[in-house]
Amino acid sequence: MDHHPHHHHHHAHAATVNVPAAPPATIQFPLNLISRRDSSPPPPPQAAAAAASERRAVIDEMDFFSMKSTGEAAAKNVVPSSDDGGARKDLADGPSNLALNVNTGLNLLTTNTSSDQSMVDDGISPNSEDKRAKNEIAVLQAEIERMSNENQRLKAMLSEVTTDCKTLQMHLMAVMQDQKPENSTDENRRLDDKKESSSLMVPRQFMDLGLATANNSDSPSSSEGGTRDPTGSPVNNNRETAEVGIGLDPDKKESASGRHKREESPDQEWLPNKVPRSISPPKSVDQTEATMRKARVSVRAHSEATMITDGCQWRKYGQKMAKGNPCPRAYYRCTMAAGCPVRKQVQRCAEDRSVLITTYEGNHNHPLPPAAMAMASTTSSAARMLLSGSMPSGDGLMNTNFLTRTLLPCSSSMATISASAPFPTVTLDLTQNPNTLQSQAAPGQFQVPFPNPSSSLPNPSTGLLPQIFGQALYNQSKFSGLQMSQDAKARQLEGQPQVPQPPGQGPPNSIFTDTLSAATAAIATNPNFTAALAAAISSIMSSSNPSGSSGMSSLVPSGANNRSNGSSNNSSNDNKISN
DNA sequence: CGACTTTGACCCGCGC
DNA sequence: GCGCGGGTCAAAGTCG
Repeated sequence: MDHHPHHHHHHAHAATVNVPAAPPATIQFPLNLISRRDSSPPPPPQAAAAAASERRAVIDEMDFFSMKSTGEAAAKNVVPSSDDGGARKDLADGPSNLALNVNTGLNLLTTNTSSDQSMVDDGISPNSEDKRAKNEIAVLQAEIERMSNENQRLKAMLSEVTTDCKTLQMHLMAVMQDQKPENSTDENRRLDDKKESSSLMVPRQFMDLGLATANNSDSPSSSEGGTRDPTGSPVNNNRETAEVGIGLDPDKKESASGRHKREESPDQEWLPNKVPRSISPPKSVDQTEATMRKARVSVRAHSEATMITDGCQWRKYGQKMAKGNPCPRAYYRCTMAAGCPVRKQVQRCAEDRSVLITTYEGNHNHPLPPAAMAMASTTSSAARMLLSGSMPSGDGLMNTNFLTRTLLPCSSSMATISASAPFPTVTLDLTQNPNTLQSQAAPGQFQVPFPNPSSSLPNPSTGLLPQIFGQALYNQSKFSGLQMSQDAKARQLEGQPQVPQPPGQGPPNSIFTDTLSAATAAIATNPNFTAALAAAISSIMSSSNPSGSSGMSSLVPSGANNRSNGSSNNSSNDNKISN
């Protein structure tokens, strides 16, 4: 495969990208969040408390989206310079923004309360008036401070409520999971999936590719291209499903130059892992896409079936005996759309054959049934996440942590992120107790244990995980839509789904899912945002969930030297990925 | 008959 | 240059 060449690019890329992109977003985002919240229309004290539970979700979303919209260029791009610039602006300007916002509030207050404003404008007011104005300002400042404090308190309250809701959601999920006949046969599952996909196909789910293109960014100037609307994708828009995918096409063109002619249709082609050794005018896209495809998400789960149910249709195209594993590795590709580049590998764990390891790679270029969104979006999000960090450097690790911290609290599972492997890989381990895993941690990998209510479930991967992520990713589609439509944004803010709510999914307004969706969307679009969000989430969790925070804090930086031990680790990481 | 699986051949990058 | 290993292809076989 071509990974290696891309690897090189990657490293080079990373070197240029990461250095500037490394601001400690984690720490700074909360500030931003706070500032924005503070700046948001100060709720009347009484009403605020009453509406607290109702507002928290909205606030979260508003914050996220406002952030997104303000740093739109940055959010949609991973372009080193632009993204970095945008992020920096956002992060560094937090305090200044605060001031700005505060001033805004001041103005509003002043204008509302008196005509002082005009006097200020005049600048010719008598001394007494000047004095009065100063006093007024002082008073107002005091007022602002007071409101600020109040907002802080409210925020804390909201955090608590949010956490409570999350907990409830988790319980609900677990209950639902228990009630679900999840041990159906493969055939049944397939049928289910089919039914689901046909009846519940989501109108628009371009998440991956659109973002993939957005992610591209070799040249700072490419920001424009990167930010282009998924809908307005420059290339062919003939098919709904194809319009996003095309972003990837250029790079796979090797098919023509490849040894065999492929069955490719004119408008759709596979994205062979091999790299086009030539033709690639849009090289940036090329590389990005190629790298995108390399990022992988691996899911470990106990399963008797040959494949876990992820809602997609797959066609097996190969099987190989993998080195170091007596069990063959099967290769599948997504057949839900003609040119869908998504592939997955399925292999049983050598040590524990009851564990099925499914590794996803690539991004769907077609609408997905809700049931399929979980894995698919997780995959792409993780990929984006990893790639956005351009892994090798410290901030790659940082993003990695963010990813883990963002995804895991919701998956109630355990994630291992390996940036040193041939492919940057996120491993979601649904098979074990975090503690156990922790002790098994392979060097060079981050592991983040979380409260793991689902770990005891027979087959979390076929039930809980998709459910949890499903809604989030479903919402993500809404988010994707937001990038194109402002009124969609409005709807999102109101918690109204842009598309019909799929049955079996959580309530659209659920904090949990909204937060998750925002998180996923964040991951999908902007690493810095992701970082910020992750920080926000973690702060929320830690603020009101001691156990969760303890889990978080036990995040094991033992693998902090993630890439440093790359060579020695490679084999183990390989195993981690493909075993 | 179409869709899917099986399976050996093939491609390709890498390390030696 | 050669062998290895991962990944893919596509003809042949299988299934419903």
